Order: sequence, then C-alpha cells, then structure tokens
Amino acid sequence: MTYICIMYEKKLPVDLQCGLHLFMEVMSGKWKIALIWCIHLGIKRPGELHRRIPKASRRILDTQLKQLTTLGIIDKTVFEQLPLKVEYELTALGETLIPVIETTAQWGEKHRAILEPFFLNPAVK
Amino acid sequence: MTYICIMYEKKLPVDLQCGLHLFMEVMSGKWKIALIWCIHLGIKRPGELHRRIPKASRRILDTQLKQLTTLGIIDKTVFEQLPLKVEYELTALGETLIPVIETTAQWGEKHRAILEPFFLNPAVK
DNA sequence: TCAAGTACGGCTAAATTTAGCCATATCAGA
DNA sequence: TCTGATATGGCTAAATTTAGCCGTACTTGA
Repeated sequence: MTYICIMYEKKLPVDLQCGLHLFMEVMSGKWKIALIWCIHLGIKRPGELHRRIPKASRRILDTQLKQLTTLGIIDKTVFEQLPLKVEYELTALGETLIPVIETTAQWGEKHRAILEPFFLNPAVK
Repeated sequence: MTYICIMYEKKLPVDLQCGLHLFMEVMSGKWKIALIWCIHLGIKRPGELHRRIPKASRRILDTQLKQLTTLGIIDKTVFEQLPLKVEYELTALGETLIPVIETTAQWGEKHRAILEPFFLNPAVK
C-alpha cells in the first residue's frame, strides 16, 4: 500500500552518516520531547496531552504525534467506540529512548546556568 | 558591551523547562554535530572544516560556528598574522558534550536499520 | 598582474517547520 | 436544541533555518 506520509517531503537530502543525526531527526520538532515524556509518564490521551502542553496548538501536537507514530516511537490505539477514544503509548523502541533522553537532560540541567541566558536573551550579552 | 547576536531573534518564546530542551537548542542546526565532531577530531581551521563538510555552504558553516562560539561550546582563536589564520577548539563545556553525543550516537546506530528507511524514503511505506 | 589561497560579511530566496483558522462527526447532559 | 466533550482534517500564513550569490581584504606564487 502506498500513501502520502505526513512527513514533509524534503527537497534537500538529509545526512545520516552518524547515529546522532538519526537521534536528532527523531527528536527534532518543537514538542516531541514533551510528548514523549508525557506519554512516558502515563498521559496517554490526545486531549489530556493537549491540556498538559497548552502552549502548543492542537494541530501541531497531532502532527508530531503522527510523526512519532510513523517512526515507531509510539503506538496509537483507537478504541472503536463512540465517542471515540484514543490512547498513545511508547513502543519498545520508544522505551529505549528514555535513558538516552535522561542522559542529555542531565547534561542540560548541569549546564543550565551557563546556557539559559543565551536563549532567554539572545540579542544582548 | 552590547552587540547584535547572530542568533535569529525569535518572535515566539522558547521552552526550556527540561534539560533536554537545552541540549536540543544547542545541537539543533543542520551542521553543528558535524562541526563539533570534526573539531573534536582535531580539524581546527575553517577552510579545512569546509573541505571536510563540502555539502554545506561556507556561509552556513560560519553561521553555525559563530553560534557554537556564542554558546561557549567552542573557542575561536585568531592569530594576528597575515594572511589571517583562525583555529577553533572545544571549550571545557564543549568537551562535556562528547560523551553525551556518543550516547545518543550509539542509540542511533543501534536502531539505524529501523529508522533510516523512514528518512531516506519518507513518502512511501 | 593574474590566479588562488586565507578569512569574512551583506543580502535575498528557498526550504522547512510551526501556528492558527475553519470545518467535520458523534455523544452526553442541561 | 444548545453546549461542551471526544477526535480529526484542510488550508494558509507566519516564523525560522538554510542555501547561494556577490563583494571585501590580504598574502603568496606563477
């Protein structure tokens, strides 16, 4: 079966020589980290995810959830009942991401004091 | 001293609750991983970096080198001689990134077989 | 003096991602 | 029957990042 994927069809080639590029391709997307982490914490339903991440529009959360599903990081279960009920959960592959995320998060926390000022006020040093 | 930073001045706020967001902010940029890794391997001069990463334009490499410098990941040394000579090297902060990069790269390599097809041929399953 | 090397900046267009609006359908409860 | 909750899609504009062109200045060597 052939179908149009929701991933933007890139006109410029992607480089994947190094494994970190693969990681970055998976994680890049403004809300993917938050989504993965919320699902890891047990927040499974799209409505509740949206309430937990209120700054993101419903639209972009859907888009990125779909991308993560396509990549095999999360699974989507549609309960065939009315009203519709949907749940997301991490796949086995998604679970392997958790310790890696923790490693990078620890790095970020450790150096937060140095890094944060540049992002909060990038125009002035 | 106040100066205009080369970072794009964002009109939408950035979220940094979690340390992983800090890591992602530092690493995001198409060529930053390659730049950090090359510098880690001892390739120090801008011209040689460009020859090692020929697919990137000189312009964008300069831009991302400057961003990494601003963030304190690399240091730039200008030798006051003519013709000009410039060298980059990792700062202490940049060095702390190496084991983290290795962790994420290992994750990517381990799952390359599953992930790669989605990026190489995203339009068809 | 011309080409080629060093390094750097301005500027604009293209590519890519994100935001935000409007609309669908079904169900439960007031 | 009106409101609000469930979940989802089409579409376009805005925001952001990357690519690519042209130009600067200095040096060395042919």
